[in-house]
Amino acid sequence: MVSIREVARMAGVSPATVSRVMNGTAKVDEEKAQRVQKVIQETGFKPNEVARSLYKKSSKIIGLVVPNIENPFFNQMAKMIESEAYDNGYRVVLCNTNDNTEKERINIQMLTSMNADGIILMTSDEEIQPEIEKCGIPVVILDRQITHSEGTVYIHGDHYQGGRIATEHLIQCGCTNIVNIKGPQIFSSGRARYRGYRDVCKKYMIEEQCLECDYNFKDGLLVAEEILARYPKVDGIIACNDMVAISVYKVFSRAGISIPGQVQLLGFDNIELSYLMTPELTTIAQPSWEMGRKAMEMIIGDINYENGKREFTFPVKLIQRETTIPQE
Amino acid sequence: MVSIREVARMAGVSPATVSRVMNGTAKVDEEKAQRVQKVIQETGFKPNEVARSLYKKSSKIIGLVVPNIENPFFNQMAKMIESEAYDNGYRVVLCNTNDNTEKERINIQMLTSMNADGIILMTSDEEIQPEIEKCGIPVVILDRQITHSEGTVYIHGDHYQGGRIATEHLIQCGCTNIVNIKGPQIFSSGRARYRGYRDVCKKYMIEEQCLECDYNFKDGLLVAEEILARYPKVDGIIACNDMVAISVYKVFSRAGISIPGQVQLLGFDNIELSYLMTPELTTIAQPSWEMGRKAMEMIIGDINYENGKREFTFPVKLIQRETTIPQE
DNA sequence: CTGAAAGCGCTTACAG
DNA sequence: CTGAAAGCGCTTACAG
Repeated sequence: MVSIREVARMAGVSPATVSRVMNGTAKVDEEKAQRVQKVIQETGFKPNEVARSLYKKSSKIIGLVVPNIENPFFNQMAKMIESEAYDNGYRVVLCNTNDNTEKERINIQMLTSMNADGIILMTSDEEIQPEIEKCGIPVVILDRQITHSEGTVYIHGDHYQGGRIATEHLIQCGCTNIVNIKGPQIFSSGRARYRGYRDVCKKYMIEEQCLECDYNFKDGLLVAEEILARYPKVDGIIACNDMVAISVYKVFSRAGISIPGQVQLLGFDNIELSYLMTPELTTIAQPSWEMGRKAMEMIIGDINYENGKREFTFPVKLIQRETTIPQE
Repeated sequence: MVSIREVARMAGVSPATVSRVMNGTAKVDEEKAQRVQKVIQETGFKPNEVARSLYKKSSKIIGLVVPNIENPFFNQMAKMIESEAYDNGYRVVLCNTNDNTEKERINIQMLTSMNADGIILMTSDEEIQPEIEKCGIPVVILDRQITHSEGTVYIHGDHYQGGRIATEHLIQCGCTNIVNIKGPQIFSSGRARYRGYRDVCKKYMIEEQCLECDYNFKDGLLVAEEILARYPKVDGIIACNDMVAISVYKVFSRAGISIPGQVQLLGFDNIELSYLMTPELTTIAQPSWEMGRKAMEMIIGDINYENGKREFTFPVKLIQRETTIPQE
């Protein structure tokens, strides 16, 4: 790796001039500029970004922290964010926390100390606020809320409405024995959806029937077995996300219970798979593209625009497919 | 963000001493050390890693470049690698290239210029070798081979044997009209598996029947339709990976063709989903855990150990599940 | 237009 | 044991 000094020496100019040619930050004599360009070409010189960012305090890197890289919902989101970022001249580095709060902290620190220009955080740790404050770079909270969030930007789908819509839909499909597989109640998404379910139950004077489940296949399998054992009369299931819905489908069809014939089923997130499975899964979709876009906008734009608006709630919608059958 | 200078001032010592206390790089008077520790505590001082890495030329960061973050195989791999890295005191940042060779180049440059200690590369660009050479940090090629690879470490599953095993298995299941959905032939994985298929066809004097397909759901759907149209007599399908197998299953079951009743099917990679779908998918597994581990080992250990061995081929194995039925 | 100098925030020989 | 100094590779006021 040649340095700027080498290049300067070879071109017979000062390092400052090389810098100016590279960055176009000032007028440089045409002929000298040519010489510099030529040397850069020949040597394949690439400026050291570490040195550069030490001075500039910017790296054109956005950090994206996700709870679990094996959850397609986050990957979908990541893809959107990435594409937005690239279009704006930023790179994005992905950090997977595996729902480990310790790793989440470490990742935020790493991103901070590598001079990331911003962090988009899908957190697994509601109490992460102090860490965020400390890091001193723009942070956008995505999907899952944190406590003491005043002042931090929060972008999310309307999970509460999601919970309501899901429940109303199953009722409209004629289900009278609905089991709600709650997402982890340590996450705001899980809590809000549960509240939606609960409120609709109240409205129709239906008794609540809940279990809790992590957002992954494995736990979904376990919980599905439990439903079989505890709620033999179930005729409708709200899974906390599509992954869990897929697990439920598997366990139930193994048990000889037909979906949607005997039990109707829906999930959340509208991951690509929900459309690929057979039967196609009914689900509640979030506008992940718009959300990702908004997240980038807030990071790279002025975080204070829109009158300092800090919270952005995006509408969710029902994607009715084959695991539920509305009654006429 | 306080700097080391601040801390030094507050503790009444020099920056050098603070540095020594932080890093334990030299003996420091106990009492002074205490003072420094106290100030670090109080101020929450974290050293600027950019500055540190500018000097040390190491960042304790491993870059992991993946072709497509929506392919569970890569995520599985990433998870393994991450866990290995963490256990060894490294952080990993993930870069998604979306099979875009331009982005791949940019990501490698970014990783280089942020002083990553190594790159694990699952490439989409066979011609990336010059870029690798230029970057001057340890690079391990994973899963997909590049051209002019002498000297670079290459870790991969035995794709050729995978192709053979898959074909032999379908034959053993009684299939006489096997269609091979080749992976992209611009990737070594796709080519090697195809060669395996071809050689087994020759051995049994079977005529080749091939289509080519990208490693994703969407293209899988298209290719499946094409099989329906072009090969009505098909009774066995080798999908280029599990994602494509899932797509094939969907299209065929929509078309009223029973799997494995009328057509037997298998995929590659043994992603978690292959076990979750109904029926469970027969597939060829790679030991992704061991491969990820080896990749990390090569990056952080001496890349020249094991007598300078450069290529590591890992055995694959058939996971027979429900989409194929071996004959007695 | 252009170079010498100072500085980004750390670390580590070098003296003492 | 410890501080002043030099240096990591850039960038940008500052003078000219």
